[in-house]
Parts: sequence; C-alpha cells; structure tokens
Amino acid sequence: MIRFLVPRETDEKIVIDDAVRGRVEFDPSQMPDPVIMRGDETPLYNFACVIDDAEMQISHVIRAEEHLSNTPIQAMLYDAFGYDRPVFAHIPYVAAPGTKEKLSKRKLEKYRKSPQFKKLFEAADFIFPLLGLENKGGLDPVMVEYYEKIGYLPEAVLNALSRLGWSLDDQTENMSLDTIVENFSLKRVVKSPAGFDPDKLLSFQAHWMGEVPLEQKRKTCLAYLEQAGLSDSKIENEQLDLIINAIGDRLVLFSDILKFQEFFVEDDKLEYEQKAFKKRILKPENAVELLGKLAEYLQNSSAQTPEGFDLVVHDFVEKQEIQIGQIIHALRVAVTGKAAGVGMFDAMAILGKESCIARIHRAIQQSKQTGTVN
RNA sequence: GGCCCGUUCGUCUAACGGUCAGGAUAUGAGAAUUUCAACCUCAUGAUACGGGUUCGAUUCCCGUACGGGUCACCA
Repeated sequence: MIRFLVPRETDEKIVIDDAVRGRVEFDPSQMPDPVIMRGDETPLYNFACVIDDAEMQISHVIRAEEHLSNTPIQAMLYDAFGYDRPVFAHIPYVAAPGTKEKLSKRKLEKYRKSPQFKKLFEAADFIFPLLGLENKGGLDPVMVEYYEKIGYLPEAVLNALSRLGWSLDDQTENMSLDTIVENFSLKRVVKSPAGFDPDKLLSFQAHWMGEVPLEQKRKTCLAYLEQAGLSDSKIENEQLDLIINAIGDRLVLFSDILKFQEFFVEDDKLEYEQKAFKKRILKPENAVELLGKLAEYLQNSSAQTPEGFDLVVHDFVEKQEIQIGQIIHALRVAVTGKAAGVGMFDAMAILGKESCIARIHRAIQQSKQTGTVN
C-alpha cells in the first residue's frame, strides 16, 4: 500500500481556482495522507484519474459538486508529478424535486410520497401495465429510461436538464441541443443544487412535441399501440394521421395515445366512464330519446367528414328546436365513452357513420339496463 | 462531528453597487369554445436573519440560522 505524503511543512493552503465556484481553499494540515495504491499495486481513483487526465492532456475537469472534496488531493498530485493542473469546474448536482438533496435511487420510496413526484408515479402506474411493463422496481422516475419508455422526447429531457443550474440569459427557456452547445458557458452555471421539476419538464415536452412532424408522431404512437395490443386490426396510416391530428396538442407524451382507446376498440368493447354516463345520458330527461332520434337522422345522412357531421348534427338540432348543448354531451359520451376528448365532429368522422350509430344504440341499451339515476 | 459549499417568487432562474427585483413554470381569475386541453389576457407571489462598508446594497465583508456535499486499500 502506498500513501501520498501531504506536504504540511508550510502553512500554505491548497487553493483551487474553480471555474464555477471561484477560489476554494483547503488546509493540508487537516488532511490525512491519502492511499493512492493498494497492497496489490493497483491504483486508486484519485491517483489513476490524475495520471489518466494528465497523460490525455485533459484541459477541463467538469464534474458534480460531490467531487469537490477530492479536488485538493488531485491538485496536490498534479503538482507533485509536475503536471499542469486542468481547469476544475464543480457544477451542482440534480436534486430531488423541491429539495436540495441529491437525487438518489435509494430514496425511491420517499419520492413516491412526494407531491411533486406523484404525477410521474401515477403515470407509470397507468401506462406501464398497458404496455406489459409492470413496474418491478426496474423502471422509475429516477432513471432516464423511465422518460423514454413513457414517451418523453430526448429534446424535452435535455432542455429540462440544461436549465437546471444554468441559463442562457434572462429570457430563453426553449433550447435545442445546437443552441445549448453554441451558448453553454461555465460562467453562467449556478452554484447551488437545483431541484428537478417534473412540471417544467412536461411543459418543455409540450413545446418540443409541437415540433415533431406528423410522420414521426404516427410511427411512435403506432409502436405504443402495438405494444398495448390495440392495433390488431392494422390501422391505416391515413386513419392514424387523422386521429393524431384530431388529438392535436392533447398528445403531450407519446403514450398519451393510449388514453384515446375509443378510436382503437370495437364498437361493442367501448367502455363508458360511469360518472359521465350518468351525468350526460341517464340524468337528462330526454337524452336517450334525443340520441335515438339522432341515430335515425344520421342513418339517413351521408356524412363522412367533420364538416359533414357538423352540418348534420346542427341540422338535427334545428329541426328538434333544441340547443346544441342539449345533445352534444350525450352524443360524446355515447360515441367515445368520455366527457372530454377531441372535437366531436372530428371524432365522428374518424369513427364513421356506422360506428357512431352502433355506439349510440349500444349506449341506449346500456341506459335501459342500468336503470334509474341515483 | 471535522472539512467544504450554498441560500432571490411554491419551483427553475435573471439582474457592471443605482431596475417599479425581469422571465419561465406552477397556482388563481378571465376571454374563447360542443367538452377537455392548447392559445390569449390579467392577477397572486421572492432578495433567510442581524450587523457592517457605501450617498446607495439582491450584489462587497463579518456573524447567525437553515439547507446540502464529503469524510474507503469505491469511483
């Protein structure tokens, strides 16, 4: 075993001129002689990395703050071997949401209860089982892989990370890799650790998703649908493009496509949200009756496009002398199973007349079975 | 505990010692709408505390408090 003899004869401090933190001093008299080689003559980290970096003529050693306390040892070794010291820069580590604590895999259980992390865990609990990726402790929000698997864009993750402990100026938030490479500077790195903010990541994701071309959205969404077993009937590209366009900004994560199962299930497999079904179909007195009439009306129409369905439904509303609001909510629930979603007429055009009618009839059937309102 | 580091809206951050302390995100309200979201408008919201230095401190110095990192024949 070999130790490095720390020079302590003088009271000279070891001074590190850190590119981020400025002048940092250490007192050699307080430091033990560090072991640099084991009994079996293999070198230890502090020794090996100095030799490696010096031989490779590394100019900048940029690493996280937790290495700051290794720096005086390494600096002494550089000096002792007659190497020029590199520029040291100690940047802040990524902290857990809302804290200054280092983000750590070991604290996963604690994070599960944290309000900031909650949404991410919930998303995982919903999405991963659908994809056949049960969360066996191998996929969680502390790993980058989680973000990939759940459908975040690399651009979003990069952008979010780049803004942790660094800024370009007092305005710019959305930055591509090129922009970051072009503008990054150690001078603008912040000294204190920054808590990772899932909300802000999502906001970056929404921004960069807006830049993704339709074709890429289609390809990626299709992969999710296939993995979830929702594309048995082989969806045509044109059909999927229509759906994705209709979903529009509501598709923030690629996995969000799985929240629009109404477009990928058979008419008789559609699930109705109970609450919406009660509120929009069972509760209003004449909803069922109107739906029946509307189905008939649709049957006699030749609507195919969103505009076509728009006309037919408005025409129907006029003939019945009601407001659009008196039928459209029931219609939405009957056709999509949900209280909220894509534009009603877009949805109808995507599903087609026959499906819409079949679903309306099925909803009417269900309403009779369910009985009275609570 | 020793050594080292940090502290501006809830969060991420901006501000040659002179700004109504700026932006983003989140939150709230409004507008619009067939729903939800997005978009748009407005609003709420911060210099940890105490001393200096200075004509003037978010900014410089000291102290306190709080937070954090690190203390291996790991990397």
